[in-house]
Amino acid sequence: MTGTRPPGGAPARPGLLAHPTTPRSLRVHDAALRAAAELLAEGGLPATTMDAVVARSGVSKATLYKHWPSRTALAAEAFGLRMADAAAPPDTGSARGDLTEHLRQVSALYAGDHGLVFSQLLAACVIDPGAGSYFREFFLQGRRDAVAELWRRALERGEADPDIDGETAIDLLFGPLVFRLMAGHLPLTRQEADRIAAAALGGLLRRPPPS
Amino acid sequence: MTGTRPPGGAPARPGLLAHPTTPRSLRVHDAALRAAAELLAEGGLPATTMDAVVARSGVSKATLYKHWPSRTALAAEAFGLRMADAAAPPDTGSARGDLTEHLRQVSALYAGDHGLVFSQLLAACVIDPGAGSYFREFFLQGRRDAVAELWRRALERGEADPDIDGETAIDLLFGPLVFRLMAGHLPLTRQEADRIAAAALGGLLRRPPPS
Amino acid sequence: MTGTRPPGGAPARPGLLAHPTTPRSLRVHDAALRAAAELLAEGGLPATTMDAVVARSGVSKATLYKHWPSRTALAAEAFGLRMADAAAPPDTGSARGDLTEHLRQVSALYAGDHGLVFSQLLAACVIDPGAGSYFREFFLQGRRDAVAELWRRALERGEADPDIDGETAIDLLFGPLVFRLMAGHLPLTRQEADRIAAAALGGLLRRPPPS
Amino acid sequence: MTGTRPPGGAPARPGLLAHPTTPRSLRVHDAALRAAAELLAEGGLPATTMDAVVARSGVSKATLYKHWPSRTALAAEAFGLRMADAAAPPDTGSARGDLTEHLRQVSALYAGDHGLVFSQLLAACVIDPGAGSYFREFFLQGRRDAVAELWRRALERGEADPDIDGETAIDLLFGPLVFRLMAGHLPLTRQEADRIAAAALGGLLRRPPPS
DNA sequence: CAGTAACCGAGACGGTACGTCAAGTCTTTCT
DNA sequence: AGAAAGACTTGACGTACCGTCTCGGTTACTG
Repeated sequence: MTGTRPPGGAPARPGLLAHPTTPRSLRVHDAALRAAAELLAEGGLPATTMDAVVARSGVSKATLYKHWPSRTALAAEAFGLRMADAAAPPDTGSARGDLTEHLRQVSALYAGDHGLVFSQLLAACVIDPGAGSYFREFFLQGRRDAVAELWRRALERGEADPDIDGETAIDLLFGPLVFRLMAGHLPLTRQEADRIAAAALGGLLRRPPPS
Repeated sequence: MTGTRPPGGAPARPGLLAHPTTPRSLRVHDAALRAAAELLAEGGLPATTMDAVVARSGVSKATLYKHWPSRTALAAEAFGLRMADAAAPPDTGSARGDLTEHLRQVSALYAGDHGLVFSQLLAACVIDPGAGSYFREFFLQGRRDAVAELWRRALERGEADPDIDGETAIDLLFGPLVFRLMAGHLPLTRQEADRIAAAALGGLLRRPPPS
Repeated sequence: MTGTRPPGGAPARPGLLAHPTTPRSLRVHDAALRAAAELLAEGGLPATTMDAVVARSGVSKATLYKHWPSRTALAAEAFGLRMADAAAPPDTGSARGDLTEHLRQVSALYAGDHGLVFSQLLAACVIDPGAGSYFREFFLQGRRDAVAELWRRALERGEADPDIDGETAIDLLFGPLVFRLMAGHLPLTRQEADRIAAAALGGLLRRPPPS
Repeated sequence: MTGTRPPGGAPARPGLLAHPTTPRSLRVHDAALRAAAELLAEGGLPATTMDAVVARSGVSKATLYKHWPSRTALAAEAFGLRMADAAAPPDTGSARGDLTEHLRQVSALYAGDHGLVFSQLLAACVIDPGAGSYFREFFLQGRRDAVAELWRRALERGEADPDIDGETAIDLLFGPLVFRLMAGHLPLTRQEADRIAAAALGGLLRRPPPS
């Protein structure tokens, strides 16, 4: 109940504690997240040091470490909350259109400043595995849920191959983007996004009747 | 001049310079790589500190920084050389078989100790972009070349869709694995590898004639 | 009101106030002192943190700070109460014997675990002068009173030099022990205690008639 | 040879190392000591934090910790060097005069700012025993040597009681001052110094012939 | 052969941030 | 109204590793 709560269970918003304990102050929590988000936007992960968050948020270091196990976890949560409403999946009328368009959006997002931060964060979570759960809960999950919704629509429309697992489909579409973002071996242009979408969707969607 | 040479041009093996000036360079270079590879194997990237390489190889820090721009670059090269002959692509007789089997191999490799080091290295290269070129030259390139060869065979056999770029195909197959390795949102089991292979190859290979 | 009362006036045992307002105070006060004393015995001053006292006594931090101005003050009082009946001054029949024996006792006490705590406490009172009065009132005073009694007996017996102030005599005898305890430049063995006693008493007691 | 050298052996001024190693830079060592001494003079031990020394000396924290095991050790050495020539023992012509006068000097010194720092330092060395050796080597030893010289002169003059150990004599004279300085139970005035001197010397010096 | 220039081992150093600790203050809730 | 619970600020601590630098010694071409 107290102390760092590695996410995975309920986020457990404080204020609902059974016993007469001061709830883990929302003020502090939010101030830290806001400061971290600003720093991420301004200078990426390298600029988002704990000391900088302390300085900007007015929250003390000791308190930060009571709320998050590491600076990476804090940054991941802050980034996730900020990104929650970026790249909302489109509705073009067809599954192929939706997925292609969304993949373009995400590719463009990855190619920009947010993509840099995303890659730094993902990298940091590899190095500090304790932060991974924050990254997954506060950032990844939302994104995947959105695409899962697209996939569900595609299934309903009968466009998607029902033999293919939704998770697999998501990874097939976005894995290549992440791979390129991290390894930098190929660019993330719109054209490349289209190629990836075309190739992936060839395997994910039902063949059109060979009329 | 064996100075820091961000790869991309000739690998420029030291010792083969115009004037045979630097015979010691070779010894030093190899000793450092060997030490780094050992440390990577023993404790992953975190254990592969420059000080540890210094201690184990007998090569001085200053010298290390004459050969590589950062510890990540050194580690990437060391890892690449060690991994050069891991997971040799198979020859099963069919493109589908080859690619599926290779994807299984790589998935298994990622799921093990080497995968951990790979992910740490990739992460480090995001954080230290100067090392990325080493990672790509000494590790990634070899892997991709091997798969490219598989792809070429598939084209020759008429199994692969000739409209799809080889690079795209590679990323479509392995991007999902890398994504899962880095983000940890889903496991890298054999079953999952098969699912990914099936879905990806559905889009990459030619439809069998609907006889 | 059992608030912070830097001693120097009446010891003001809580619970004896004009209005019997604070019955719980007594329980709290004693519980804290007991916990502090135990912690001192187990791990010395470093182990006697406020948090540890809180945890062991069940008394809250805020309450502790209503009773004592600092953790050092609390520890000093706890130690003083525990030590009240240690090293009772002897009665050997002669002033020389009494004082020599007592000095031996105190030396032995300083050389042991209690001496370590004593030194830590004295040190802490230097760093936190606000606690000094507690140390003097609850620990030092009792000890000095006991020796003063010895000195009075010595005067009555005609053995002590009446020109010498009692306080001076006490410091002359025990100052060397404290000095060694704190600075650690020389040991606190029985032999050393005897040397100090002999030298000090040479100046403090009357010369025996040079018959 | 390298790393923190707890004093006790030779100070081992660097620059004389067998192997071609950069000597532990004197510049750094001196800069740190100078900064620490200044800080001690300005704000006592509490102001002499490692961070402050870092800021003032330009020496990095890591380096400081290679030269000294703790901030207390550094402060002790700095204080000792600064105090080396304070309160030089006098030469009045008689042992009684010398010792009485010196005790007055030291008492006055203890009663002033230097005394405060001295007491803080001694206290800190109790709490951080690893620093004690620095305190003894760089501060205490010099003082005791000076008094030992006085004692030797007193012996030569036939004024001192040859049965009394020099160390015991020193502790008998100065222990009371240290005791009062640390515990604060009695003041350190000139009059008190004279009383202590008189009582102590009564035991230390030979009785004048009872003419 | 002697000279000289680059190379190398050793490791001290500055810098930056980390995560930790305990003291003491403050707020909220219960009894 | 006092007390428990415990969150919070503050300030410093000691550590880790990076990458730079200087020093003295060695090696191996050059004249």
